[in-house]
Amino acid sequence: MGLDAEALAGVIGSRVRHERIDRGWTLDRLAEVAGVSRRMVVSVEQGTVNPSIGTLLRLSDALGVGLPALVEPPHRARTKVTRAGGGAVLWRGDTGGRGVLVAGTEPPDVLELWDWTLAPGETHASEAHSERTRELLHVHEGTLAIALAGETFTLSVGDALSFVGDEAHSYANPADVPTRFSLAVYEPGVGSAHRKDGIDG
Amino acid sequence: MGLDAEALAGVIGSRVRHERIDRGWTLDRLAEVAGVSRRMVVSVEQGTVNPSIGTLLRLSDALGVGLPALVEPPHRARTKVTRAGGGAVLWRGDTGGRGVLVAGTEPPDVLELWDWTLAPGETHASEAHSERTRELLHVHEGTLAIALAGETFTLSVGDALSFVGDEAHSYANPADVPTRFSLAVYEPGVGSAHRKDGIDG
DNA sequence: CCCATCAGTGCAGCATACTGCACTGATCGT
DNA sequence: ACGATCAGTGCAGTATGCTGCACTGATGGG
Repeated sequence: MGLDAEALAGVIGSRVRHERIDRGWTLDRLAEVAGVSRRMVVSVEQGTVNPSIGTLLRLSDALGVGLPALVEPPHRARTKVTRAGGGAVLWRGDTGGRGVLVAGTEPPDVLELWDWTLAPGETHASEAHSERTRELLHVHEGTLAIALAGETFTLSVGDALSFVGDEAHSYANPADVPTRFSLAVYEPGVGSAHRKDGIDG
Repeated sequence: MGLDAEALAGVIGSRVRHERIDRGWTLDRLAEVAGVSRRMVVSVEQGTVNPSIGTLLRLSDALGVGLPALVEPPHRARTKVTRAGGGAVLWRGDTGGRGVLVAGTEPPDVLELWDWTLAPGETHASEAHSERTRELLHVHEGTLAIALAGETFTLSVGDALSFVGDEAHSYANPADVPTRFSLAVYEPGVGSAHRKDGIDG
């Protein structure tokens, strides 16, 4: 199923080490507080042993971190590569424009990176999101006209815009050459359950 | 800190055993699937050993349950005793009646047990709750008149009533002796966040 | 009854978690 | 240079996790 004991030992080790360093503790200090030999602390941190739960419990107590957090499997896909063309095309214009989601995090806190292309004359309308939604965009090619809250902003290559996504807005290409821009969207708290992680990085 | 290794071993053991029994597995079967000796399975289930994470990992894999779930500390306050007089008096009548919350669970699924006393002639009105709310009551002393949805039910000692709490209702004591009854209220899904952890602090 | 299956115990032996100590080496501040 | 403090290694001894086996006892079916 998950991972083998050897890999798990490594993960646990890095977490113990991380927590210890965070507190500015020496090996001796952690060993003393936890009531484990210093030699054992080193071995655990290096993942070269298969510690008993008793030992891990003492270490997790000393570090003030829950034992489950120590033994939790590493989060899947902390880094994920989307190759060119591998993004999800979630919008298509009539004349060739596309909105491609090239990268995104999992709920509940969703951060998305889009790659947008608008053919001349194309327009894409977006409805309002939550009031905490933030959107950042950066124009790479062409000209982009953004209608937002009764105003229209016209951006050229290199221009960027930051706005709150809680109002309906639209992107348009008013020129006669294709427009391309990157769009980053941050929408916190979507999804049902919040996974209380707290695992290393 | 949470609990000592000995107690934890016991908790882990009962969980392993529970999962195994749930699946209708014999000791031999779990031992075989997990790749640990049958002797070890018995020892772990009895909490008489301090298993290594390697062993626990194999068991949790075989059972299809996450290792963190196995080592998670028991949820706090699964049972809570409210001594006599220790309940919260959340309603007081003008002539001595009282509504006392003697026990209740935490959100989101709230189950409450009330101890109500109504002096002669007293009335308590309750507004409507959610449509999924259920109320059960049991009369211990006196007479209770419940007005609900246009009807009035009169209950005597020993009588009980079950109803849905999504309409305004009122309790009254129509007699000249005190009335006492127990009231159980179940209201699912109140409260904002569901605390998934039960880590003690 | 006999036989099979299961949970559970006791024990001997092996593998290894864990300890304690001595040691190396790097990095400080004086 | 010097001592102090730190991380990390190697090793021998001890404690114990873990295995395998033999055994008891309970249950259920033919």
